[in-house]
Amino acid sequence: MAGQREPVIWLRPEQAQVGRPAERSRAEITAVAVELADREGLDAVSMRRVAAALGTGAASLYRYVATRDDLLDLMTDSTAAEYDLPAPSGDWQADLLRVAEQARHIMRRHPWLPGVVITRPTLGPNGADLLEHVLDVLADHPAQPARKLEAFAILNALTALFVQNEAAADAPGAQRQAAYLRHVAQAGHHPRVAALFTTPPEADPPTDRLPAVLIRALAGVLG
Amino acid sequence: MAGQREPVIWLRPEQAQVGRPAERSRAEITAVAVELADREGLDAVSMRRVAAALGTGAASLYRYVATRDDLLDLMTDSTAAEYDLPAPSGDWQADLLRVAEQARHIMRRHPWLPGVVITRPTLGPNGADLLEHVLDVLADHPAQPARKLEAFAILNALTALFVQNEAAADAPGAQRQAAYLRHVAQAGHHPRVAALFTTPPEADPPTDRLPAVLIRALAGVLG
DNA sequence: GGTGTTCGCATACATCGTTCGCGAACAACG
DNA sequence: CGTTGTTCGCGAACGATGTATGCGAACACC
Repeated sequence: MAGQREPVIWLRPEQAQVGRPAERSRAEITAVAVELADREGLDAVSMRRVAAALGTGAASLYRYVATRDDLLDLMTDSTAAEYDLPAPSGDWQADLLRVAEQARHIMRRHPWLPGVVITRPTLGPNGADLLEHVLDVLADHPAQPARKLEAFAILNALTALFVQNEAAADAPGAQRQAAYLRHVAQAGHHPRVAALFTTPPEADPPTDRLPAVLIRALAGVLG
Repeated sequence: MAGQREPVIWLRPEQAQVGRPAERSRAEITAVAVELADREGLDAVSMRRVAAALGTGAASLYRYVATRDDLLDLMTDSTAAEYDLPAPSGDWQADLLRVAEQARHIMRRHPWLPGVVITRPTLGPNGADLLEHVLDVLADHPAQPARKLEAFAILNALTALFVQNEAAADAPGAQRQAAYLRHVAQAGHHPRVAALFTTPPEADPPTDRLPAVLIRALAGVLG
């Protein structure tokens, strides 16, 4: 784990201007890695597996990418290209909700994305376009620029948390957790936890809380 | 990645009631792992390193823990024992802010915690106490029980995000990101991003946005 | 056709989580 | 006190990981 003196991958030239030309491109490698992650999860994205999917050797990837984290950065930014960014309408809350709704769809399409967005947020070219759009939407808002940056971060992170939660609810690990909570409830202490299980099942369908939470949280950052 | 049919670690007996008694305890192992993570980061918590710190062999750990993830669960829950949980005051917003403030301190003490809380939230015995306290604070609130569970999750996750962000700001990776953003700004497109750099430095010290964001977000979930 | 440079990649290294198998240690029982 | 049943500690091994090294082959340019 040395001090990583190299700049971000998007500041490094993709192709050397002399010598033997490369047989593949960053975009091609990124696409293969994203498809692999979509299909088998982030852990399946190992240098060897990605290389195999490309039909090359593992060490070859290091001609395109300095490290595996670079590859993850490329993958993350490539998903930011899936946004549709229309001109601001004048209602910044509505516009940001549109962005969040798209983020949710994109993250559902790429189940590995929420985890990456939360643990190592990254801005590449496409992410910069997205940030530009959000700043444009907030152009007339009186908040300080630093607050707007925080708002952008919260918009992404909160959406990722919500998508991750809804995915975890159907995962097999949820039953194990619920089983333990039931055990805690039956032990006698924790009456409030026990009440969670004796409460009658709610009639109304669970409503989507993302818009309400997001708008309020953004209001909290922007002051 | 088999179907993990075993129950959560806290439902498995720590000591067998027959045969040779164990030389160590889960608590002892957890303490060593936490100390190691505090000092050298989560990646340093490998089975071999933890075992070495205990003065045993790596394979021995599997008598106490079925998998490394189990060890992480033990570590997470052990930090939940650091909360001080006084009786509810009647003002649930103030009480939850007290909880969040403690969470922030605990997470600053254990820099690896935010990442774990966000990516694999876990409830053990101490976490159950914390949940009980939060439910107690919200006892008179009319929201549905499921919403209160979401509120608990958001309280933890949002606090973790904030701590993680303030830690990332001083990390070496921040300069690399800033350098790229500066590059994007100078490229000409992205005028709003460019404005971030031409804006005069703000005089007022950056204020803590956690309380405002958290209270509003909680209001959003609880309806 | 050299020449300079990069590319592809086989190989190797250190480390990881985890499994296997077995001798030793202990509790309970006679 | 010996026997028995069971668990414990752990050396060794397996498969996988990310990455470094070194070199022959491929290309652009003069």
